[in-house]
Amino acid sequence: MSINTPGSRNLFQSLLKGAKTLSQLTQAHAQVILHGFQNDLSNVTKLAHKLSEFNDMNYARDLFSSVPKPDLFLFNVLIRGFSNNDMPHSSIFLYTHLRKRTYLKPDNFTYSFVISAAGSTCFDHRISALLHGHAIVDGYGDDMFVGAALVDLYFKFSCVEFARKVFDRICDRDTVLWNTMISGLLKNSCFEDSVLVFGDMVRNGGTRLNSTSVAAVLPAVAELQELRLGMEIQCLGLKLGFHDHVYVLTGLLSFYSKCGEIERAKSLFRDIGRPDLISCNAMISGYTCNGEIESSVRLFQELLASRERVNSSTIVGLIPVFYPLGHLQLTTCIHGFCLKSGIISNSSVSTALTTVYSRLDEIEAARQLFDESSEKSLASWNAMIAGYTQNGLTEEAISLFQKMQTSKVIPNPVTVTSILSACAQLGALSLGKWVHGLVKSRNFESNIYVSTALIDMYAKCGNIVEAQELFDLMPQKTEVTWNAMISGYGLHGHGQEALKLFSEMLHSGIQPSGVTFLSALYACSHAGLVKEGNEIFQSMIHDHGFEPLPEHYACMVDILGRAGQLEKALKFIKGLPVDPGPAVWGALLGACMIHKDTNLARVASEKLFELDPENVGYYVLLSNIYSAERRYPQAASVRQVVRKRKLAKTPGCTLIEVDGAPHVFTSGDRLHPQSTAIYSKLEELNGKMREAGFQTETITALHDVEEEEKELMVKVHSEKLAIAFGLITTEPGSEIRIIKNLRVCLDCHTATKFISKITGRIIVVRDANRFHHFKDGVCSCGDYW
DNA sequence: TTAGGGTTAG
Repeated sequence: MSINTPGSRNLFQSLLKGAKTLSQLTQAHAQVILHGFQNDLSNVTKLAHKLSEFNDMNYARDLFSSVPKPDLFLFNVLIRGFSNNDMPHSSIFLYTHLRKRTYLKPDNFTYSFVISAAGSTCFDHRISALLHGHAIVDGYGDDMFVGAALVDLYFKFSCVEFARKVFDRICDRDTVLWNTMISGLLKNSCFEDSVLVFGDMVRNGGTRLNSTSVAAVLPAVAELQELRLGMEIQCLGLKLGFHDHVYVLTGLLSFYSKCGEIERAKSLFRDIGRPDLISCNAMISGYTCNGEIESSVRLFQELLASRERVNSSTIVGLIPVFYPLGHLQLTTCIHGFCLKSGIISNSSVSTALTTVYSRLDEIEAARQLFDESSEKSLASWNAMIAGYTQNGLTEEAISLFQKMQTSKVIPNPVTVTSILSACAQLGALSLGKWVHGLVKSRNFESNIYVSTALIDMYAKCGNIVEAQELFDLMPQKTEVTWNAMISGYGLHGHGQEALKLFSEMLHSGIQPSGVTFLSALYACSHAGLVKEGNEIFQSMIHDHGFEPLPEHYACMVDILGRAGQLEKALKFIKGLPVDPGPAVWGALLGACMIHKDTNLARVASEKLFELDPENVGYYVLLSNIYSAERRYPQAASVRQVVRKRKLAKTPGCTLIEVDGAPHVFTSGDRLHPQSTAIYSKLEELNGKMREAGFQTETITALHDVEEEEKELMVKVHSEKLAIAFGLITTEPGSEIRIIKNLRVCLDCHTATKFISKITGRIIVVRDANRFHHFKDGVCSCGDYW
C-alpha cells in the first residue's frame, strides 16, 4: 500500500494513537508532515489530544496555530487540554476565540471543559455567572455534563445556593452529578445536606450508586459524628459489593477514627492487607487525632523505611493539630524533617505547621513560617489570620487581611469568618458591616460559620436587633449559633430573652454544650437573675449530666456575688468538690469590689496571688477596694508590690468610630487633633452636670492622692474624652457608641447617665464585660455590672 | 479514598 493512498490516513491515526512516549509522537507527527497530511483535521486533532495527555501544551498550541480553519472538535480538545494541564487562562482565552468564529458554536463539551477551567483559583466567582449565562443562551443550561461542571464550579466559589439551583433544574442526573453534589456540599461544610443528598440518591433507584458515592459521603457522616449511620452505609457498601474496595475501606477507616472508634479503624487497616500510601496516611492521621502519637510516629517511620515515598498528606496527618498541648517538641521535630526533605515547600504542610504553632501560642514561629513559604495558598493566609484572631491579636489579623487583599488573593468563607471574629473582638462595626456587604455579594450567607460569626459580630458591636434578625432568618442553626445569640442577649442585659432562647434551644432538640450553659449563666449574671441561674446550674448537672467545669463554678460565684450574696458565694466555694481555681476566686474578688467588702476581698486576693501571681488585675482590684474604704496605706502597699515586681497594668482606652474612622483615646490624652474642642466640651458638660446634681465619684480611682487631684484625674478617663468627641462630631440626637477595653468605672458610669439626660442622646458603651445602653439618665444594666 | 484554613463563654 502506497503511503499516499486514502488508507494511509488510518495508518497515521494508528501511529499517533499508539505513541507511548513524546518522542514516538514527534516521529509520528514528522511522518504526517512528510506526507502532506498536516492539514488533515482528524490527524491534527488526534495529535493535539495526545500532546495534552503528554502535558506538552506548547507543542499543541503551535500545532493549533498552523491550522487555517479549526473545527469545533479541535477547539474542544485544546480547551480541555489547557484546562487539564493547569493552564486555565489559555483555556478561557481559546473559548473567547471560539466565540468570535461565526461559523462555529460551542457545544455541551465546550462548556463543560471551559467551566472546569474557570474553577481555577486564579479566577473569581464572576466568571461562573458569565459562562453559565452563555451556556443557557446556547441551550445547554440543563445539560447533564454542563450541569455537573457548573455545580462543581459554584461549589469551588462557595456559592452553595447557585450550585443547588443548577442541580435541582437537571431532571436527568447521572452518578457523576450526584457525586459532585455530595462532595461539593461536604467541601462547603454542609454536612447534613450532603448526607441528605446521599439519601435521596439511594432512594432514587434510577441512578446507580458507585463506590465513589459511598466514599464521598463518609467524611460528612464523620463530621456529624453519626456512628450508626456510618455503620448502615458500611452495610450498604457490603450489599453493593464495595467491601473490598480500597477507596471504601480507607474512607471507613477514616470515618471510624474520626468517631473515636480507633480499634475498628485498626482492624479495617489490617483488612486492607497491602495498604497503599493513602490508607497509611489515613491510619497515621487516625492515630494522631486519637492521641496515639507513638503509633502514629511508628507507622510514619515504617513508611519511610519502606520504599514507599511519603507525601504532604502523610506529614499533615502526622502533625498533632487536635492534641497540640505538650507537642511542641514533636512539632519542631516534624518541622526539621520537612526542612531537610524539602517537603516544607508544600503549602499544605506549611499551613498545618502554621496552625499548630499558633495553637501552641508560638505565634512568631507561625508568622515566620508563613513569611517564608514561597507559595501561599488561600489556606495559608486563612491559617495565619485565624492564628491571630484566636490569640486575640485582632489588629494583626486585620492588617494581614488587608495585605491579602492587596496581594489579590480572594477571600473565601473561612477568611470572612475569622475577620468577623476579629471585628467582634475589636468592636469594629464599620469593618464588620463592610464584610457583611462582601458576604452578601459573594452569596456566603448560607454558610453556617459565616452567619454565626455575623450574629456574634453584630451582637458584640452593639447591634443586637440586626443580630436577632439574622438569627431568625437562618434556616439551619448549629449549637454554636444558638450559643452566640444567647450570649449576645446576655451581653446586652436582656436576661429574659436569653433564657427564652435557651429553653427554645433545648426544646428544638439541639444538644447543649458546656458553652451553652455558660452563656445562659452569664446572661443570668448580667441581669441579676439569681434564682434562674441556680436552676440552670442544677439542671445542667442533674438533667443533662454535665460535670461543671471551673468556668461554670466561677459563673455561679459571679451570679451570687454580683447580687450581693457574698456569704452564699463563699459557702458555695467552700462546698465545691474540686479545688477552686483563679477564675472562681477572681469572680469573688470582683463581687467584693462592687459591694465593698474588704475582709472577704483580702481572703480572695491572697488565694489569687498564690494561684496566679503574674496577673496584675487582682492587685489593682484589691488596691481599689482599700482605697474605697479610705485605707490608703494598705492600698499603697499593694501597689508597691505591683511596682516592685514590675507588673504592668493594662492602660484603659476607649474607641469611637465616626464616619467609619476609628478614634482611640487614653486617659487624659491630648494627642487628638481636636483635643482643645474636646476638653472645652467636657468643661461645658461638667458645669451642666454639677447643676443637675452630679458629684464626682472617686472611690474607684486607683490613687490615694488628694481629693481634688483625684477628681481631676477621673474627669479625663478615656470614655469621657470619647463621648465628648462623639458629641461634637455627630449629628444632634444621633446615637453614640463607644468601646472600652476595661470595665467601666463607677464615676464614668454615673457621668454617662447624666450626659445622656443633658444631651438627649442614647449612649451605648461596650466595656470588657457587657453593654450599657444609657438613655434619659438611666442605664440598661440597672447599675448592675 | 487520606491531610491543611473557620464561628460560640470570660
